[in-house]
Order: sequence, then C-alpha cells, then structure tokens
Amino acid sequence: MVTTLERQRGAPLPTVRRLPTYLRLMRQLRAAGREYVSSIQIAEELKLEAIQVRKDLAVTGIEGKTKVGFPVPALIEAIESFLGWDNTTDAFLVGAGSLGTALMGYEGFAHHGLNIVAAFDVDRAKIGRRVHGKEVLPLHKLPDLAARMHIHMGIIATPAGAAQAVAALMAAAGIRAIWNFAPVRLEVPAPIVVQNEDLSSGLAVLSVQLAEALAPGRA
Amino acid sequence: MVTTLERQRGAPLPTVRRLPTYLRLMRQLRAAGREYVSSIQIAEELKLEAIQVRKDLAVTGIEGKTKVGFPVPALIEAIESFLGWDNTTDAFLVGAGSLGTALMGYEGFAHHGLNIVAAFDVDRAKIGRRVHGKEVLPLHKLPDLAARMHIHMGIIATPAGAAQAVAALMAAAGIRAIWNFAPVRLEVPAPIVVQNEDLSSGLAVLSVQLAEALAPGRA
DNA sequence: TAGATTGTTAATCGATTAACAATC
DNA sequence: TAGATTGTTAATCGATTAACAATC
Repeated sequence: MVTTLERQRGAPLPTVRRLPTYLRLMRQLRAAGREYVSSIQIAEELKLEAIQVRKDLAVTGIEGKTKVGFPVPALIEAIESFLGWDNTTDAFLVGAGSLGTALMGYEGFAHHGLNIVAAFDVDRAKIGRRVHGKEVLPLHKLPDLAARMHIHMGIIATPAGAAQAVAALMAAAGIRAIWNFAPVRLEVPAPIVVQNEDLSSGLAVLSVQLAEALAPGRA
Repeated sequence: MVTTLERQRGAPLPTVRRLPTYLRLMRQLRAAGREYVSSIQIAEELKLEAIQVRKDLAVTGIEGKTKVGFPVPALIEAIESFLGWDNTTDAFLVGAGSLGTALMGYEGFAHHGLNIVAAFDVDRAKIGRRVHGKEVLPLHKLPDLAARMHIHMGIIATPAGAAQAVAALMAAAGIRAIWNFAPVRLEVPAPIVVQNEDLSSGLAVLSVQLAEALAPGRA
C-alpha cells in the first residue's frame, strides 16, 4: 500500500464543502471516546459512498490504517489544519441587522476557527450598542481598526444596495477574504477572495423538489 | 432553428441553483425598462459563459429571439414558473432564536414565493410574542395547524439537538418539504424532501482560499 | 492465515464548454 | 444582404464510482 501523506493543494471544491461535515461527525465520535472509524462507517452515517469518503479525506493528508480505518483524533487535526481552522481567524462584520445579529450570536463559529470581534453599521440607533457581547461601531472606523488589528476577514450582512461600497472599503482596509451574505455579485480587486452565501439557491432546489413531489406522474 | 419549448423535467442541480441569480438580474432589468437581453450580456454581468446562460435558461422553456436575445418579462415568468415561485408557498418556521428571527425578518422571501406564516418554539419566554409581525406559537400546536392550513413547507432553525424531533413532528403533520438550518443530517420518511443549509461549507471554501492567498508560492 | 480495509488506477457519469448550423 | 444571436450536437473537463492490488 503506497501512501500519499502529502496534504493536497488544489482539492476539489465539492470535497472542501464536505469536510466540515466529516469534522462534525469526528468530533461527535471523539466525544464518545471512539479511537478509529472506517470509511464504511462514515459513509453509512453520512449517506455517502465509502470510496468518496476515502477520496475526500485523502486531501487532508490523513493516513488510514488497514483493517481498522482512520484514527479519529488525528483526522480531526488533519481536517482542521487543512481548513485552517486550527488557528482562530478574527473577522469584522458589517451590518448589524437581523442577519448580522444572528451571525454574531452563532456560537458554532468557534468550532470553525472564526471569531467575530466587532460589528459595524451606519445606523446611529445601532452604533454603540452591544450585540451578543460585541460592540457595534461606526462603519467609518473600520479601515483604521482593520489595519491596526490585522483583520483579514470581513463578513457582509448589509442590504444589497450597500454591499459593494462595503466591499470596497474592506478591500482598501487590507481585508483579504469576504464572506458575503448580501445578494449581489461583488467586484473586488484581484487578490481578495469572496464567498457568496446565497439562500435563494438552496430554496430554489427545495422548491423544484417540492413541486416534483407534489405533482407526481409527470416525471 | 429547432426550438425546445418544453419545460425541462430533471434540470441539472447547478442550473437550478443559478436560476435565482438570473431572476434577480432580470427583475433589475425590468425595473430599468429593458425589454430584451442577450445571453452574452447576461454572462458578462454575472461572470458566466454565454453558452452556459443559454443552456441554463433553456430548462425553463423560454425561447430566445435570434439577434435580440431573451424577452425580459417572459423570462421572469418562465423562471418563476419553473421554480414554483409564481404562487406563494406558506411555511411554518420552528425555532424563534436569532437565526429564526433573521429568517422571519427577511423581506426578500416574498420575491421567492415564500411566506412564513408563523413561528413555533418550546421556550415559554418566546411563545406569545410577535417577531417581525409573526406570532410565536407553542410547538405542540404545529401538527394541528399545519394540517388545517395545508402547510407544505417547514423551516427548521432550532439547535442541532432538537432538529430531528422537529423534523419528525413536521413529517407527521403532513409537511412535504423541510428547509433545514440546523447542522444535522435529518432522517425523514420517503416522500419528504429536505434541503440542508450549511454555512460551514461556504466558510470552508473561503478558509481554504484565504489560506492559499495568504501563503503564495507553495502552489 | 483469512478477512477487512485502505489507497491507487481506471471507468463512468454529469456538467461545462466549444463548434456550428439555423435564422431573423 | 451581412451580421448577430440562438439552440443543437459534439468535445472536454472534472467529479464520482468501480475494480482491485497492497497490507495488516
């Protein structure tokens, strides 16, 4: 059996998307005191194919053990390390509306290496308040603070109309990655990466499936 | 030029996911008074390939016009109809926490044929209150109300630990489609469809991209 | 050892992209 | 008409799945 060992560079995007699911399961197994788990067992639990599980996990550089499977603690470390979730990334959030508030209150981000350190808004009614223990600051303070605190990640939870201007501000402030919850395609200078989170695509899939389920026979 | 006309049955999932983006752009164009738009212009605006735009739109049954492109109003109707967003779907939401509150407050759902009619919770502190104009009812009232109001869609915004029980309750109440925001894989009986909305996969993609951007040269 | 599980190499499947005839 | 754009058919690309040798 020749082993890979090498952590993969350009892992397939669908694989990257599935890694958090593996990580979550592994943490559950670790909490239950489990030392090893086979790809077959993982696949059964997550309704995937065992071969896909092995292919996916291979990108992290983890090495399975013949006959017993993958060591749970090492696998957790491997996934965390691959995703960069072993070190905490501090982030600024812009838009302290209901979505922004929900994101600030989501404690699960701690398990994903993400720490929202402060929120920004232009609404004077919101500025100065604390939301889930985090301060809401005036947006114009973002550039200076981002630079001083070496913040690399920004989260946009503003209305669509404000998002592009916020992205530009973030880019100018040295932010390198933007997690965008506003339904707009952002234009940002070259080195900056953007991940668009779009609820409507998930709803579209569900809507089509529901329509097909409610109107059978026409398939 | 032989035309399709037929609305496609088993459209590719990536296509379905992109349809809301086309719809949003078309609505903007309609608001600007635009009558026709070519696949080339759409592609440029959305950073896609023109051929992909044509392939995607074809699933809705829309017919383009040689030399001028696609009729904007008809395209809007075609996409809405394909997604079932031309008729409003009423939904029940369970879990009136910060995420549930954010979802209840999102006015954009009206443009996606979705209407959250009520929320449910087990927290006595939340029950009886109104959130964004919607009542928060005790969870045990869901089955009876869902049946009486013919609710087909349920949204789960509870903590992970409660989600499976809520899904079972929804299934028993005759709900056919579940939009699940809890980080758990739900087990539901056969005809019910589930769409899992998982923020962590988007964050994973962004994290990997950021890591690659911050550590150049190793590519 | 026999049996179970890994990881590799090859085959399949599905989506994207390319080429191009049809057409207004 | 000439030029632009559609929609079809074919080629390419990438991800998933299958087959199977390696190995403990």
